[in-house]
Amino acid sequence: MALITQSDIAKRLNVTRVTVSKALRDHPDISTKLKEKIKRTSKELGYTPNLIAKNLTARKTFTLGVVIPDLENNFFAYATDSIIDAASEKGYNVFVTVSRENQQSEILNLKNLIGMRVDGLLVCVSQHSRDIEVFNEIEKLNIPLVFFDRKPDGLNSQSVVFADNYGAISAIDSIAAEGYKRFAHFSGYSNISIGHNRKEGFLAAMKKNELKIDPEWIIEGGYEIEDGYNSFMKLNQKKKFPEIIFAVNDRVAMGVYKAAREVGVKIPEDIGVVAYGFNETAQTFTPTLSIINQDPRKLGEIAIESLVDKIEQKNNLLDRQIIIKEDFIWNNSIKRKNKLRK
Amino acid sequence: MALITQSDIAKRLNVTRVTVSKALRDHPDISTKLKEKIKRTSKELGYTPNLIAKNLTARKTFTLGVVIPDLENNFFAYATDSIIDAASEKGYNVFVTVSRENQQSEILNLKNLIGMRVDGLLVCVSQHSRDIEVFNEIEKLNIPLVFFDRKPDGLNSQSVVFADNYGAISAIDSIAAEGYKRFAHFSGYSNISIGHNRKEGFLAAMKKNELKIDPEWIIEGGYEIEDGYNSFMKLNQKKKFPEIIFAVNDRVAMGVYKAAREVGVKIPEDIGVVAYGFNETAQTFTPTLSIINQDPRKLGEIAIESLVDKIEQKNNLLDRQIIIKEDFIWNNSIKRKNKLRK
DNA sequence: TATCCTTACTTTCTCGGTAACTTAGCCATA
DNA sequence: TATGGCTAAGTTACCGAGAAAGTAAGGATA
Repeated sequence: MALITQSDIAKRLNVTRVTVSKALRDHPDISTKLKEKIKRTSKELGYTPNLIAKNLTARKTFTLGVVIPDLENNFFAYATDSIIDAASEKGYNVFVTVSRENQQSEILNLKNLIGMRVDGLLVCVSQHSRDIEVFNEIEKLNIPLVFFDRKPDGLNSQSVVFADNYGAISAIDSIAAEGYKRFAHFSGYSNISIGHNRKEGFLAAMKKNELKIDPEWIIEGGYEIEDGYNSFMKLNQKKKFPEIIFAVNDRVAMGVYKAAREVGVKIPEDIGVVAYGFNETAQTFTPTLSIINQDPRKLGEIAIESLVDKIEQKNNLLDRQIIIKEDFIWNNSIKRKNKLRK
Repeated sequence: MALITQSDIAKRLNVTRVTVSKALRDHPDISTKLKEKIKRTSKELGYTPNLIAKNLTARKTFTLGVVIPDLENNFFAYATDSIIDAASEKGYNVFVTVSRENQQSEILNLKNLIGMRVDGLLVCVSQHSRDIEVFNEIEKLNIPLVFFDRKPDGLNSQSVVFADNYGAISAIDSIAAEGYKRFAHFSGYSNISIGHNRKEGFLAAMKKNELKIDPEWIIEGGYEIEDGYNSFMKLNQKKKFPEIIFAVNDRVAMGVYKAAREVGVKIPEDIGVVAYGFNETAQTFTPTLSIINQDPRKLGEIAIESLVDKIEQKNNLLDRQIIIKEDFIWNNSIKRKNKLRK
């Protein structure tokens, strides 16, 4: 697998390699006649420029590194898709790596990407990442980095995240307006911004609506289907039962659906469910899941835009923290009380 | 963003660059004392080796290029995840590109990946790809290429696909054994191997079980949710109704579920559904979808193994066509008649 | 004591491209 | 006729690493 190089073409035509390079770049140094000849043979021989060598001198690879916690999570699959899309539109290739929600492999991926001299990094930290040492090092090396969706505490780096508290308020306002009062919250871990932001959002929204918060109904778990399942089973053993479960994401909601089906609790008749999620997935739930809408495609696009801006220094050196506002979408997992009155 | 190089370290310690290179590689030429000193300063300065430069001389990038039709498709998201995983286990990085089921962008991606001098290509051709010219060119350039899941007709390149006909037989054997006789088939397009293989499998399995095939019940559509939805609506307008719908994939099945719910047809009471799919997704259906199980993780792993074998010439130069057998998994979308008898 | 072998480095070459300087030949002008 | 400018090249250096070959000093061996 030895591909054709400029030297091969040069040898064939008895000119120097640099002449070939110039001809292919349409440099005025070379006569039109020779240019044509060189271009013709380069096509004949099937020459494809070695972008790696090109980038060696240019000190730019037009390559971005992305660290995703888990591609099996639909949300990240959609986000990754739009990241690749947006990047290629701006002329960048993307190395996708997966940390599998594991800090060790996250660090390994980052080192590797830096070794490949990516022009910038787009990172969604893993759930359990507490150590921010790597990111400090990366900052010291002056490598453009943007966090998306999640970011570690204690860092003011450039980031693109959702306005979780705003979304929680928007959702609970709407639901409370229909007369619901008793809310449970299945939360994630508090050390990741996503976990405590959503919890804070929930608490703030409850307070704003002057609703009582029952500590027994705030159950801290993880972000996976089984966490939702387990949390529901825990809730089901308590004496009091809420009207609405407010879940940290749609996978947890999926676990709630599963557990509820098993124990014969009906959604939305016996209990309502709302979660952070996005509509493509929400529509596949039966009944369709009410969500605080986080559009992964929008997230990916804005994240790439932010990163490329930083790389190309379009922003004024200040790390921008972009916050995307979320809307509440009322689907079929919560009964509309007002409807009945009509 | 100018990262530390070996020369920087060398200058600092008043030795030559090559001494640094050797020290970092633990070459016996260098004394233990100097090695330690070099390693210490290299850490202090935050040196990260430039893998691109390394690979320039080695003429090997330890990078693979992958072309995926659509990451928003769960199946491909899972497959991609396992591809990245398996590759990194073998020491390879992965460039993921998405063709969005579009041949033009597929070709663009391939050219770009070749430009980046990937050591090999893993390709799942887009649905409508008919032109195999690119792949002939790639073969001429001697770049290792493996097709996975789908492969274009008219090429005998190395590939890893599922044994669709075997899976169809296994499924229809089981279902027919319970007394079902009237099957419909919602098929994909016939020009892609996946489309006609599955149709052929269906027809062969029907024949084997001596079941009558009603041409009205074979509806050719696409591979998306709305295609399943439309096909069901078409079927619903016909006078006769089948007992089982055999769908080309789980997204089409999802469309069937949606349409059935809308018109009040109950699954599995009024109609049974079986589709090609994989269990993680099938379990999220209500009722859980009976599937001819295609494990995307297994596919990804085997595809990477096959590609790396080809790159490292472990196989004997012969293009191997690997076919993965599929099992039928009976979930809740088809009523078990025997169960009732018990 | 001449030769050989280690040890510990240094020099040079290569990969495939780009950029900045030459150079050779030709014509026009002062 | 010397000088200047233009065209169409060629030459050299550089990017950041690794590989191979070269070398100087010192000790062991014949």
